[in-house]
Amino acid sequence: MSSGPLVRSRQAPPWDRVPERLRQRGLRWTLQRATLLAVLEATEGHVTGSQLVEKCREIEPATTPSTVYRTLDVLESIGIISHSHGLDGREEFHVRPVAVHGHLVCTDCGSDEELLAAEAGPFLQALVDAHRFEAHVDHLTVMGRCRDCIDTATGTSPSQTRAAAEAD
Amino acid sequence: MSSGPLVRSRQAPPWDRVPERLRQRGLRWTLQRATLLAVLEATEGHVTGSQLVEKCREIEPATTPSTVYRTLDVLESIGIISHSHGLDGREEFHVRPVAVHGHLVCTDCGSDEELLAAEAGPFLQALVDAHRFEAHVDHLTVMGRCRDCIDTATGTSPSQTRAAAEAD
DNA sequence: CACCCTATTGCAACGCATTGCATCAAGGAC
DNA sequence: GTCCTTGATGCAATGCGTTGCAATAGGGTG
Repeated sequence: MSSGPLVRSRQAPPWDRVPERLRQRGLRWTLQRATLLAVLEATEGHVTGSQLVEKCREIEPATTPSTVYRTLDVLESIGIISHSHGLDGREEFHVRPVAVHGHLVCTDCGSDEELLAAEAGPFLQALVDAHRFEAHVDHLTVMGRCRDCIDTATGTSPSQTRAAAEAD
Repeated sequence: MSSGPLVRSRQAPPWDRVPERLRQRGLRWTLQRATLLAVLEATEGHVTGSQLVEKCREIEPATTPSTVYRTLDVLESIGIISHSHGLDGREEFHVRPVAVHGHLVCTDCGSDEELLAAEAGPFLQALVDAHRFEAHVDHLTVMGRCRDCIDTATGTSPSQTRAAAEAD
């Protein structure tokens, strides 16, 4: 689809050197972390914490939720993964972020479209100018209504046209 | 503070006619709802569900969490309140939305600055153009780092410069 | 190779929010 | 005022995620 020189310049976080990267920071490489990393490597796109716990349990039944959640935090802190929040506010982890991106989540159908950092560029710059606020693009989730639901809603159900209620 | 002809044109949701507005839709006016509404009327800014439950209990100890959460959904559906998600993804309810706004939440200190709809206008229009995605501004939360934390971090602690990790 | 420091784990308890279900009551009809 | 329909409530159970704490083990050091 897109063809511009986008943000994907620096690619490939070294998935294979994770143990070293952890040790470099005084952190440790354990069986539980290897398990989670194996699961992550086999994962595409977005996953919730509980989904990861479940997947880990498939290959290592002794997996404990707290360990998984804590390890996710660690992996995020060293840049292996990132997360944003889904429709219900629950954390969704992004694996293999090919390009830094945000999300367009539809409040009607729950669909999730990616928003490339470049598209948000001017807006983010405006935030810096007006508020001196540096946004984390990969944590950006915009709620709204996707094209399909717009089309469907046209002439069908009024659906939730949030906050547009006055009519009295 | 601000002085432009912003979005505040249509103000004042009829707080006093809530019972009627509910009945108009076949919904009911109950003691519990009156309690919650009283709490909301005394509330400024943002609150979480649990905070509201607690406040309700202060004036009506018999208050049940499930009732409060369900009532919040109802009030949101008729446009009395709206919600977005805080730093931890938890719902935060907005009372008396003077102007439609989003949020700039600092991942370092948790501060929450308001983002006026007008500021996001061009960006939201771009989303419509490029994705045909209609965003709900009042549900928009941008995570990032606020001015204070930027200043503090300069020369202090590296803090979490998310995703900027490469260095090897 | 033994030792030590401390990061990590597992468990249990907790907090917030949601949901199913039987019961209750708002409020319109007569 | 009484009856009836159906929305609302309360309770108990469930799910996700977090946290405190004691025990374990990674892995660098001598």
